[in-house]
Amino acid sequence: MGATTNVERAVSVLRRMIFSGELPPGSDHLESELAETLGMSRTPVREAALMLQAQGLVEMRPRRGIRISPVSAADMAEIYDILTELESLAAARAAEAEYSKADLATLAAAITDMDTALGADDLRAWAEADDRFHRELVRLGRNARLSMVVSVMRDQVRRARAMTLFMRPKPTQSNEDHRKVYQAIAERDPKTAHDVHHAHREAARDMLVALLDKHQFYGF
Amino acid sequence: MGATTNVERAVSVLRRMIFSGELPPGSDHLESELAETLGMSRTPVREAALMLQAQGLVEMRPRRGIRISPVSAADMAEIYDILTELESLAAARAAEAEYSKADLATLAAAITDMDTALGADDLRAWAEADDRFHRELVRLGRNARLSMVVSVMRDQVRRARAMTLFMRPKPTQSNEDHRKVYQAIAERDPKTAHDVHHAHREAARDMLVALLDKHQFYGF
DNA sequence: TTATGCATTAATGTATACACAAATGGATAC
DNA sequence: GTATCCATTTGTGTATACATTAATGCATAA
Repeated sequence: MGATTNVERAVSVLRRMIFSGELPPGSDHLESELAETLGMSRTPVREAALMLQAQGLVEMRPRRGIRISPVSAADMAEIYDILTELESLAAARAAEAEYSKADLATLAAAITDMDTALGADDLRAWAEADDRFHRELVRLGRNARLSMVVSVMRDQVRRARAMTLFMRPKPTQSNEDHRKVYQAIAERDPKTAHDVHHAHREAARDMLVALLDKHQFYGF
Repeated sequence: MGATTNVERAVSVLRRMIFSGELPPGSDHLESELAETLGMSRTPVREAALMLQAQGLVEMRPRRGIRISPVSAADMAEIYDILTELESLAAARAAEAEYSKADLATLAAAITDMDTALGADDLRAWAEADDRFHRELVRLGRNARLSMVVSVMRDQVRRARAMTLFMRPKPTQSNEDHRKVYQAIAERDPKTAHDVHHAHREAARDMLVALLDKHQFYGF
């Protein structure tokens, strides 16, 4: 397989370990420890950590090691606020872009898959399709920087969702919203696309923040 | 001056060189060249470059050196779209936060300074105060991540503005908008704060993009 | 017991060395 | 003249070594 460097490998392995919880939020790790774990020297580990730091996944603090960023309810509120604005903008832009039905196939598929998953009570599959929907929505907005910012924020959300997914009410309203957004984009109605998605995200934020607050998930 | 590391120095010197144009957009620079220029080894230069890359100021391409990111009109459109949404959100949040007149002193001062600068025909002073206004506005919105994203985007705008500042119409409408935003925040009217600022930024975007397009400033 | 200072420990920041791979240029074949 | 191949050059990716400096713990004094 391809010419993948140690830095790339470090980034992807560390990401996996962070998302899986193997490196728990709030925990500290020396560069040399991680280097040994990953089977490489400190140099690529440092560079990887620098990248992950830029994405808010870790914090490098001199002499105290690399800390896996905690995710508090307050953090989630910040993040959802940003996601709400940027995704809604993407939805509006997508509606302006005059996409054909074919262009929107991926988006439609994601919605169908969410329905199916919901019917089968498969929350993991639902979450995966939900991710897919939002990723595609942003892509259709055609703003590379926006996509990047959103993807960084979504990474953080994913960490919190790992825990809350099974505690929250079934996301049935959610799918109705997705459908409306899809329709607005297909009908080239930017304002509706924007407003529906905006409300959708605000509701999601309130639900998640309440959940995190209630269960005091500080740091995890 | 204290315990500043070489990496920090590299970041700040490179930033200065990028903003001043000493390292022109689109130019390539080997790690070893920059290391020599900065009087340090490649290691801290690499780490600095990695950070600047995360902020979109440079791109590291194996064997082709560190490229100073070009700034095209299309890039500016993307960036302004993001700024428009996020700053408007910050304005709304600031209006919700119930700040006292004292809390808003910095914001008010920035507006006054812009007026003064405009009267004296000092566009550099105007740009500085304008920056200050927007930075303070975002700070009042109390969203650390949003502040960070906005500041990264504003860095890019600053690069483009260096060239366009003296070509564009005098920003008189601009100040009127700022005053309205200030008032809306003081009067705790989130919707007005949001909408006025939103319109303000959209107008700025259209003006800037048109200018860049007209003068074909691709890469600078 | 609590606080202060000092010696020790240990993690980081940085320099350096080197292997590998990609780009370059020149020579050869067509 | 153009294309192909090979040797050379050169930049990067990574390992390693080491000095610096912050944290730690212990001893001593109040």
